[in-house]
Amino acid sequence: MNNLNSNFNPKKKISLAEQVEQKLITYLKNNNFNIGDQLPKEMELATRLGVSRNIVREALSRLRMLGMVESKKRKGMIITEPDLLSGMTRIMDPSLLGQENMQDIFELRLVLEVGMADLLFARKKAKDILVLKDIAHREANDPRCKSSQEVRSDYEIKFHGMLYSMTGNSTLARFQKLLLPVFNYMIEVESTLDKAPTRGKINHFDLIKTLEEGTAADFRRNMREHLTPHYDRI
Amino acid sequence: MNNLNSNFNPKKKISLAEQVEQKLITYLKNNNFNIGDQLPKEMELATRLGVSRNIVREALSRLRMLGMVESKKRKGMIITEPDLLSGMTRIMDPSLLGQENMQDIFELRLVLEVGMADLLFARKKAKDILVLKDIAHREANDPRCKSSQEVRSDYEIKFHGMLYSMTGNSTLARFQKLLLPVFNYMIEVESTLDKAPTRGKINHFDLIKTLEEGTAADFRRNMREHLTPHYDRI
DNA sequence: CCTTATTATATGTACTACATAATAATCTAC
DNA sequence: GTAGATTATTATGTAGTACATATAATAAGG
Repeated sequence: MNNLNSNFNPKKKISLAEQVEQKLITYLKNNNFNIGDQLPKEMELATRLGVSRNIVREALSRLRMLGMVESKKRKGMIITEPDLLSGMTRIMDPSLLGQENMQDIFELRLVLEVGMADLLFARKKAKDILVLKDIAHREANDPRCKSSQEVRSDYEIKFHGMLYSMTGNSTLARFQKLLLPVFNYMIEVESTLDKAPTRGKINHFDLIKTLEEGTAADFRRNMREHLTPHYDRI
Repeated sequence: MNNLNSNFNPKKKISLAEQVEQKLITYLKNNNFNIGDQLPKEMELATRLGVSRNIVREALSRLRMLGMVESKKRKGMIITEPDLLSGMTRIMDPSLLGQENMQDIFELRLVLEVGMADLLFARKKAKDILVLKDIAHREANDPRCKSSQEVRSDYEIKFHGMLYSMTGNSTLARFQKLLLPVFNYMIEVESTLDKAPTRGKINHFDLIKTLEEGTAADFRRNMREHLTPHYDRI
């Protein structure tokens, strides 16, 4: 025959469970269901797809992990809104990721903090700024900051985490919580190499002042300056 | 007794498969393995965890989906580096996500594009800029841009996608590819509401010029200006 | 009519059996 | 004795059955 129908067939020997997973997702995408809609029973899916219930359950287990479906005994399964970060939540750990991914994450955090200025200015509240001030003051008066990198990191997390939650974008805020462990891990590795703590010219008080009196563009510039020690790593 | 040991026990009735999944992930995290290390056989895991092989396989199926393990017949399973975006890849679709998540994604894209200036300037190559110019010129000379929102979107995707890949951050580039369908969906919905295409004052040629002759700070400002029509939506 | 058993149903878990692929061991041919 | 073919072994992949468990629906009882 010599017909080339199998044009470089990559044929990753995709497992049945994975095929069924894809089919189910496609099924959900193409029939634009609503949240709460009922899904067919496991056995019905199995027979309709021509596979065993085991396979269907493996696929459904994946969908459950992504938050796409929920299942209750006797009631069956319903469609739910997937969780954007459910996958990342599980794997975001320095001991699981390689150097390249960690570097990407490191950079991603820098990108986010500089880029989120407009969200911040659109949604900042007076009481949020009070919280920021409280954090910055406690940091400034905490003598342990002189000696402990960990204490410094802790305030850093609190301060920047507050900024994220001030954006009003809950995905962004959760995202940051995920990125931080990796980010801090890299900072620690870094701090064991060169001993210089290398603070930027702009500190937390300057950032707060910019939030109060400046513009989004000012904030971007100052945040960029604040992060300069980290930017040296890219 | 009245002991409060069950302090608000949320007891989400977590399934065995999910428990095993968590145990396996913890196992992987705490024993800092290397990529390629062998994992115990399914049956061994099953007996050691006191569950059936089915359950172990459900959990492993999840790990496979996250890219944490790979399995080959007869050889068993090895540890692999997880894919940061494997979860998102499956669910990033307007028909699966709710309004709030979509808005978060919409904003996230704006944050990224404004924030990535420094990466761009650190890694831009002359030939990349040529590609950008080519895209911009083709866009400018394409008469279909006058009439079709889809054609305009297409050039927009090409141009901005090129920017992402110029950052040298492959996670960021992949991320953008995921965000775009949702982003464009929201643009389309928007364009059916108010007919004004509302172009920003800064166009693609301006951005290219900034890349060539300006600074990262200039680029941030101009990109922000370029995206102004979208920023009105936040 | 309301409350309480009973029953039916769909998911959750366990177990067995066999298919499949890939390695290891064995055997045959020269 | 070694190359190459054949067979055995092993761990994952798939199928199927059985039963446990929770819960919605129904029936029984007052």
